[in-house]
Amino acid sequence: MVGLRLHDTATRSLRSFEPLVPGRAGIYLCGATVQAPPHVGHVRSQVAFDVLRRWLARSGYDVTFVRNVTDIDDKILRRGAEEGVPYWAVAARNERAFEHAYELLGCLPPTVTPRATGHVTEMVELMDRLIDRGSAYAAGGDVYFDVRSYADYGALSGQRLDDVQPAADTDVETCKHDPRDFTLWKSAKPGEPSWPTPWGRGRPGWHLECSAMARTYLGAEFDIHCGGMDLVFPHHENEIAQSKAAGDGFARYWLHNGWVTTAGEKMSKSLGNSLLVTEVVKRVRPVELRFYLAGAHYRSHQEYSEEALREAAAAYGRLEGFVLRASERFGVRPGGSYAFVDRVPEAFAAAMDDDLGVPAALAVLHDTVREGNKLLAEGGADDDELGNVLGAVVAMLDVLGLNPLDPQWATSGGSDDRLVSAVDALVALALEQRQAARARKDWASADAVRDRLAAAGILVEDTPTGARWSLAAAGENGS
RNA sequence: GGUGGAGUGGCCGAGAGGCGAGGCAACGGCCUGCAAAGCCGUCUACACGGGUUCAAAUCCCGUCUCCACCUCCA
Repeated sequence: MVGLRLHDTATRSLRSFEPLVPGRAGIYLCGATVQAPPHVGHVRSQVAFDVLRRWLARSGYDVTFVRNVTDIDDKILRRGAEEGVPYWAVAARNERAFEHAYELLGCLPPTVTPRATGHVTEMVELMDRLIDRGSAYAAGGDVYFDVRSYADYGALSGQRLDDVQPAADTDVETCKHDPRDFTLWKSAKPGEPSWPTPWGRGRPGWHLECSAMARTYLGAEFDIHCGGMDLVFPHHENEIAQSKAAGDGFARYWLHNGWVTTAGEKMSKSLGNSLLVTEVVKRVRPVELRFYLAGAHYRSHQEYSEEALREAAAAYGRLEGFVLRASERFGVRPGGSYAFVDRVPEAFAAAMDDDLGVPAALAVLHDTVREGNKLLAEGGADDDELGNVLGAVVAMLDVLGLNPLDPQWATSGGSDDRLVSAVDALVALALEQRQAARARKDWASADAVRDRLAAAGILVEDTPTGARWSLAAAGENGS
């Protein structure tokens, strides 16, 4: 067994995952800067690394998963000022929107969700250490990181310091020793929130919070740091500089997901709201959006379109259909408990171990489903055999966070045990009438029953073991 | 200017020197009273031009196109 290999941005190569502490994995995922509600691109990152987390857990690791919230930055302050509300009201509102989107898409809750403003003490400590070591300096109430003091600056992103363009509009009044030095701490401006420090009142710069929070919850050195590709430079580069210059080992593996593009361009926060998660899930079910996002390899760019989304929904329907039909054979309902042997096939594991090769893993999943569908079509299929196939399919879907039997998805359909049994009894009545009509070859009456049920949003399908019903997909019946 | 990435069949989307990924759509067949679902089959693609090789989507050289990032205030 080769074990998990991950593409490490720092070395641009696949590396075997060897945890700092055997059997445990510490992950820091850059969460949102809560300036606005989340769009599809924001949640891709979360879904991708939720799959990483689930795969590590499935592989036997005890995972500590830290996802931060950066709840103060210039945009948040500006937005608060524009709206005439405190910045924290803007941050809290958007944080809730992000949380809601993550939950909607079935991302497991993090072990902890630290906020930047709650970790000023840790940031001050970090700056203290950096100043002691000569890697940072206070000037004019700001605190800056001296990029020249850290020899490996630029290693993550492959930049050579001499090639880095200083900001074209670097403030002429800046107190930076070098225009490429970055700001750890900003001096207080009138009307802005501030915290006391040995260098005067102020507020955090962008990068400092992640270094401080990662250390607080995962230690000076930890396993995996992940986030979007656009964070490689400067955000993660600066985090490394801060933490390593302060003497911390910091992250051992760096994982970055590709972005979602629309019309070939990165989905940005300034686009219209049709791509907000809350809007997209009106067009497809949340689980279908998750399938779409999780389906591409996490490092690839993904070109978003409504057509691609609908295709993903159709593909998921195929997988889901098998799981539902097969589990009915065992009397298992979505959200209910089940006891299939849930082991993933070796080919699936091999694909996932190869830098989370979800596309190859999905091919295995589809092949297994085809096998299962054949068993179902035979009608009298051996239950053990079907149970094994179903168990494998459910296990694979579970790794991807897409198990239709998971209460996560069952409840999002609005199903309720008592309601389901009541409808089931009513539909059974209608189906008996239909069956009677079919028996006397009264096709008009039989079809009328099916049509009326369809009008009510209930789809009837005949199978080798009798008719079954299911709710039509949202939108299919104007429901 | 620097750094990184991408261009694959009608569409999405893997792969990375030979053994046709997978899905969606379409078409044909099987099944069905008719459907639906499912199963079987068909559709053989890798931006362009050279080169290396018995063999190139994959390696090399060149070209084109596109994207991302290059320091708070964006």
